[in-house]
Amino acid sequence: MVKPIVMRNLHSQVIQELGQLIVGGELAPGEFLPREELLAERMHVSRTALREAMKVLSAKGLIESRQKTGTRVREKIFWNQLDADVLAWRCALMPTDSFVEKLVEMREIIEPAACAAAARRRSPEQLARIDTAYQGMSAAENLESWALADLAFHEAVLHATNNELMISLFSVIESALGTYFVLSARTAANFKYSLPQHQKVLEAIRRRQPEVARESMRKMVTDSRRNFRRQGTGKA
Amino acid sequence: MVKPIVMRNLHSQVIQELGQLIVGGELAPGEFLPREELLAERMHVSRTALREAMKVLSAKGLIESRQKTGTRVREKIFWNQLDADVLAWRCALMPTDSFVEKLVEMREIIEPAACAAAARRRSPEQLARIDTAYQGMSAAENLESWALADLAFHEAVLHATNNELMISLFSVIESALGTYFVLSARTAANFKYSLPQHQKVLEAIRRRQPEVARESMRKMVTDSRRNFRRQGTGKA
DNA sequence: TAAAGTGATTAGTATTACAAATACGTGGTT
DNA sequence: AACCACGTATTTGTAATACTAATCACTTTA
Repeated sequence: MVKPIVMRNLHSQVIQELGQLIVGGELAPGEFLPREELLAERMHVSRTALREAMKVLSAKGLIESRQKTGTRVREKIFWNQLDADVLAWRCALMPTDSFVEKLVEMREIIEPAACAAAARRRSPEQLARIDTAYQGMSAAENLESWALADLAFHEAVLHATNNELMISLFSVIESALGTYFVLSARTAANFKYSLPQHQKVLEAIRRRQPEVARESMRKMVTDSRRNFRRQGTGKA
Repeated sequence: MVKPIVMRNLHSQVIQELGQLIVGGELAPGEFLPREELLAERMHVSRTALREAMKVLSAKGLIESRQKTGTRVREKIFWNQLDADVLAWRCALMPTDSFVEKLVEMREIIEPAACAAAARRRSPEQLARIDTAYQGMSAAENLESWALADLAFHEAVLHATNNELMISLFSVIESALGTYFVLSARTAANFKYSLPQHQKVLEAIRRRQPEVARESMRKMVTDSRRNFRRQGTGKA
């Protein structure tokens, strides 16, 4: 979906490859990777490039290396689940119903609260940015441009909270919306379905009405939950 | 405070050093780092080790490298604010009032919601783990052991949500509680002040009463907000 | 004036060699 | 036979070096 990730250099390719193998489950937790020299050869990169990639995966909590023992995949508990890459890999490789459910639950918690905070503290510029995004949604003539404007809207709301911790949670919202665009039943036909709901949110933030903003956003997310195709992937 | 971070290897030391310099503000956003060869020499490590560290910092969104141009510190907007290291560095180096405020705001959003979810879905084992932590708090005879049990309690609650995204937010809670133990007015004298509040939360989760659990936790966090020493650091 | 080329600088990649940690087996001791 | 000490092999950690690729800034040229 939204994947403008450019492969600038070699080790980021290696990061992607190994990361997807792990998050996708082909390399299960507890399992050992081949030793660096061998793995490097198999992936047609130098040990240097491979190691730079492994350090990053290690920082994401996916793997753990020790001398003599080797490198093994860590238990899921230790994974940096909020990391943008990890989220993207999970959504791309295993958008199971239960995971989608968890993403929606996060939205239901974060977004209404963020909305209320935005209604209290937004600056005129931040409001303008939300408004611009809304205009973009209103003017959208296809799913592609709608999706972009929709993401921009929710990101702008988070920014209006003036809390950078909140803003960093956008990766979660992004993943949730991304899978929604893929799995939702409404996408094809009337993708502008939720425009009025967004307007209510915008107006509440404009008028500085925290509780109205919270409730509007709550309804929107709850509503979107219902619109997931029930067939899903069939997987648990 | 809670910093059992072992310096196993060289590049993790380099990560710490550079990370602290950046998050602490000594290396401002936009500023360039010395070129790799030079920086490596200054830090008394090989370029190899330095680069492995830089890739990790790059993954945390702190820096950005480009050929010919060099490596520069990125704007704070791009920082991975939810990363455990970044949070730890911020708390240790710049626990300004405004940042503490943001941490508390996150707690107020996350923890009551997590509590409600835990009350709905906790397994007997998960409940037992919360109970154990509570017993630890009850039995604590000094601030040190209290702090440990307190952290365990809140972590156990997050685990009981059965939502790994929620669990990953523990790094935020941990940072908030950590700075609380340092800055709170109550720490020295009666550090067990909040024990009854924790009991209410525990009982609500035991009895599977989501709304009671949510409200109890909400009160607890709101209450803790009041107990921060008002002098703080004086900084904005 | 603008376009094309050229050189210098810096990160990216590869290769090699060695250091350090440690699991495992070996051999000796009780 | 059980156990302890010790050496060795294996794997990651670190260093040094050489070269590649991108790109900025300057110069030359149309």
